[in-house]
Amino acid sequence: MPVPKGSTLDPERTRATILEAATAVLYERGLDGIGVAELCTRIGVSKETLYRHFGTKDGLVEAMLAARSERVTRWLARAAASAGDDPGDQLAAVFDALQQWYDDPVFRGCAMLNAAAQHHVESVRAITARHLGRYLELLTGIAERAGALDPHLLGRQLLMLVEGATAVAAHQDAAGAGEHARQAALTLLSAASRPAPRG
Amino acid sequence: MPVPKGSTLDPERTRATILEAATAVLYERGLDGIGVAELCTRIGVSKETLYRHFGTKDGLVEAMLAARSERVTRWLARAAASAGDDPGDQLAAVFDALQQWYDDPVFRGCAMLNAAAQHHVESVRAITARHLGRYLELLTGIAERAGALDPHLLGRQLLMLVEGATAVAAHQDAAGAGEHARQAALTLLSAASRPAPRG
DNA sequence: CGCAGATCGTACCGATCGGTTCTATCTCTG
DNA sequence: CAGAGATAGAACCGATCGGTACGATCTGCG
Repeated sequence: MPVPKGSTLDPERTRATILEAATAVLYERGLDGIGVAELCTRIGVSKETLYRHFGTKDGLVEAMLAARSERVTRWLARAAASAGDDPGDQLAAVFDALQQWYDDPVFRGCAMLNAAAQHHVESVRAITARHLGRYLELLTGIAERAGALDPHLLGRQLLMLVEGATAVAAHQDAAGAGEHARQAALTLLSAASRPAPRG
Repeated sequence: MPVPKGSTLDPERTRATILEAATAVLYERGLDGIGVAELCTRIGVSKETLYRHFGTKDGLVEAMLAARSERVTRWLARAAASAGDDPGDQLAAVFDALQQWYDDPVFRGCAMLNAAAQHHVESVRAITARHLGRYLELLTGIAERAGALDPHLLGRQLLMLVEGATAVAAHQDAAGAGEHARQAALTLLSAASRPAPRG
């Protein structure tokens, strides 16, 4: 093999290490809240290595955000799937998983919304939009399986609850935010599957 | 009078002019997305004048955010009050007002959440938390007048819908976000005033 | 008119930024 | 062992940052 695999000199392993460490550091400090020099120190890698793998700081940021979006979406989808076949149970599982995230000491809000607010670059905004699209797809699927009269509308309203709960948990009070949002979500789910109570 | 009033040399007028212009520019470009030099050019004021009035850039940012928070909260409260005495109408008016904001070409999401995501300074985060507290107070008041069984819970869920709708409108699709959130809010309001449909 | 002070425009400062380049070292392969 | 490639570490670069200093200009008051 011309390229060593699994060793400390394996480029792919180095890249993965950088991505993983940068994800945590950039989430804690903010995309522009830490320079490349200090970032490399925290990661434990030289600047030359970082630039060889990602070209620019923006390149690292975009790769990190894309990887994080996919990872988080899979995590939420797995939480929903592990709750069984009932759409209500799946929806509840999503918000229970969110509450566990809110209770994590490192929780600092939705990384994608934070990134879009910090970094006024089109590619970053695109990653955020795609991330919300993934969430919307997951929630709309639950709405469809629940027999909602307008699953796309309900999915969008559930997405608002997810992002709203995350924002409230981050900036106001994390305690119970997931549970409160879950209860609201189940109320919407229940109301969307039967005729509207008033007209 | 030792101090001229209303003229271009009136310090209070100058300060108000800076605050108003900086609010728009910093919202468009981001708190750290524009330097003091360019900011002063856009505002039409010299650096010395800006620093005499606000001390530091952070001082300007904090004064701007605090003023914006109060102004926006009053705007939302007025929209609710002008809808009459019915809590449902008041809640609908809030989301109708939000939809008008979402349709504004300069809309770029909740300025307070953006600020907290960008500027990792404790005072900015405090302003954001206070802002969400003002919203919560407004929404909890509506929930109380509607006779909700748990007005604090409902107020918090409505706050999630407000911030969630703003985030979705900013990063996914602004069309109809306010209306969709309004419908969800009215569903929650209706359900919160009567016994829960299942337990 | 003459003074006080608010403002402008510009030059300037030290610090930090993203990014490049260099040499030395290490690891794996042949 | 020899060579190729990956990495570390530090020096270095131009640009930009927030903030300060200074002289010129303007305005309103006495």
